[in-house]
Amino acid sequence: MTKLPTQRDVAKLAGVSTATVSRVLNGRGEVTAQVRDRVLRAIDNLQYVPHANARALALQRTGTLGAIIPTLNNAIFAEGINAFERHAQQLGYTLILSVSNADDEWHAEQVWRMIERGVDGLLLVGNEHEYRIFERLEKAGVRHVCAWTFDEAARAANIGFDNAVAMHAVVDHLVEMGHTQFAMLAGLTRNNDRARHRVQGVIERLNHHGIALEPKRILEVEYSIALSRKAFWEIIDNDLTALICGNDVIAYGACLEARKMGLQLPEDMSITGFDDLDLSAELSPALTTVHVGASKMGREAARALVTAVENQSTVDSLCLPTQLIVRETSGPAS
Amino acid sequence: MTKLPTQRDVAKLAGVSTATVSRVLNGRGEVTAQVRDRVLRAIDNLQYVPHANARALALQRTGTLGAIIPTLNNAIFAEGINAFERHAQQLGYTLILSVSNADDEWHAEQVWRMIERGVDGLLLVGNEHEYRIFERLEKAGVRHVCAWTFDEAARAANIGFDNAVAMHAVVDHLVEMGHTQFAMLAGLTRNNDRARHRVQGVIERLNHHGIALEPKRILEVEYSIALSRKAFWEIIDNDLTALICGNDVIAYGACLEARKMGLQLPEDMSITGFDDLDLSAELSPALTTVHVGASKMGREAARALVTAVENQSTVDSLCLPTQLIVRETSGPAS
DNA sequence: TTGCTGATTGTAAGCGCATACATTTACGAA
DNA sequence: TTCGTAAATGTATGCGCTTACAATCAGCAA
Repeated sequence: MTKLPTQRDVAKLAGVSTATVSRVLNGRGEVTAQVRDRVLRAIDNLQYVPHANARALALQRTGTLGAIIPTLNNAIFAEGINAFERHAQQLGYTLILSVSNADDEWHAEQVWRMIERGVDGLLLVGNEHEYRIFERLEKAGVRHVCAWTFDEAARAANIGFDNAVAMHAVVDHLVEMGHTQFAMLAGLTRNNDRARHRVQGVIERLNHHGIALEPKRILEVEYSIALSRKAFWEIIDNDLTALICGNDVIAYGACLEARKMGLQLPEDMSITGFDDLDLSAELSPALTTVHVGASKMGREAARALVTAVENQSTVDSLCLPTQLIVRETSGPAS
Repeated sequence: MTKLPTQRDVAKLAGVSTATVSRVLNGRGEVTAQVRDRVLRAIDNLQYVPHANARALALQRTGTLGAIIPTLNNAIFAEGINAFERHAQQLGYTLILSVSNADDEWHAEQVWRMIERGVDGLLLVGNEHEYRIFERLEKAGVRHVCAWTFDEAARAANIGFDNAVAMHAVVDHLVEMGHTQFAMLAGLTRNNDRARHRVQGVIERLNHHGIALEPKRILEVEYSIALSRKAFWEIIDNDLTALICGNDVIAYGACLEARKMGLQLPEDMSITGFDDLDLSAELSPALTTVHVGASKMGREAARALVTAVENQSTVDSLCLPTQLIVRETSGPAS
């Protein structure tokens, strides 16, 4: 491991000053074609690679975007981050990624680390973050956006969708199909406004239709097929005709157990999911669910952050539409 | 956005020099308890956060690890990266992530960017990378490891598993079950040694058992259930009793079509996957597949890179075992 | 008291880059 | 030829941090 060449080495080899090398590199200021050539040749010869950290120090901008998500082991986050990264990269920004595992303490620690790294923008998931997190981000001048959710009243900019409204469409669909006996297998709502909004959306819309959803008809489940299968037996009862699930994975578990129990879907029971994972369209019966454009969301988040950084402006919120996808697990009430 | 406090501000407030602040921060050198207290109080007062880029410049180490993967929209990569990040973070390192989308040109570009960023270590997927990539990494002194694969003869350190050997177990299992008519739905092998080794593993092991796998019995498919469903009809013929798939997703497609066609699994046909995604155990019939410890691999890769960086040593290769998981989609030949 | 020693703290240089400002150059007008 | 001007290039500083080295200080033996 020999010492890497620096701008200075390039300058010496090309017979110019470091300022000129910098100008060639950044395309700022005038440089003769001849000199530019000499510099480029020197760069090529030395296989010179600029030093991003030094650059960041001088520029007071790092050209990085951070993202902190609960986990990558959930396809909907993986998809969003995948798009976020690709778009950021296209705009010339590098992604610094952190997985919080939904641990509050660690999540805060990761935010501090992002600030240390000097990220120009930061993507967070959901609106539920400690006050001090927003305070510090604001103080440090780090633009940030909370994604996968949308709330007019949120402290930070939101780029995502309204989880409650999305559930309204599900409820409307099932009510229209004549269902009156509902239950819900929700995702864990602790520190999770998305999951909670979905529950609220279901309750308020059922109310709107004159149907009450008793608390005991709502059960929270971890994001896991195995656990969802178990939960299915706790929530199921004879009257039930419609089971609304907080996400597709929970719905998979429910469908599997329902069929194992001998129920025909959707004749004997309607089950709905949320997220529209790739698999949902392929299963048989195919899952009725809510499509959320996670890729689009990731892309828009990257765009919004970069725009705010480069225009020295605030981040614009954006509410993306969701779409009810009616497939084969929902139908008329028996 | 006011100017952030620097070490200097802390020093002034605490009435010491910046060197002392640095010493307190890094725990290097002796500092009186009293002085340390004053400094810590000042840090707290100012909500001072050290500047990682400046630190990196002075230290010649960034405390970052890079990873370039083809996509996050493949659970096996998402799982590996998730573990890689978590372990790196625990060791005090930050993850810089890049998604190449299996585009060669872009992949190289991303490696340059990683070098620019000064990552201390870099995780790549597979061994198939242009010569110049390894050259530059070596020249820049960036420790690196190629994961998800294992090859004694590889240029760089490998942390992963032997894809060919893993397939041997699959073939042995099926042969033992009496199968003689095989076909394979492989993943795309272009620039993908993992997929190619799986194919080779199948061919060589079948040969070992005196069975020839004709080229027309091997079809390459993209990583997609929908495309795999189509491919199923191209590969299927009357004799076929065992279909080996290059990964679980391809196997899902094959299973779905096989059942749609009216075949009973495993009575009429055996189908196997590779990866052992969470879902594979839950489906019915549950998928026979190969378990690869992606999380463990990610963790080991992080550990190996950090160890090499901190000991100024080379990265150690590691071959992790894979495990054949026999479930319900494989059985005796009809 | 003086001088010595080791512990503690300060001083200043340098990491690689961008850029304000100073300097040089080229070229045409007078 | 001489100047003036604008374009091209160089000089030198500072971004925030670590650290080698210098300086100071406390404690104690002589």
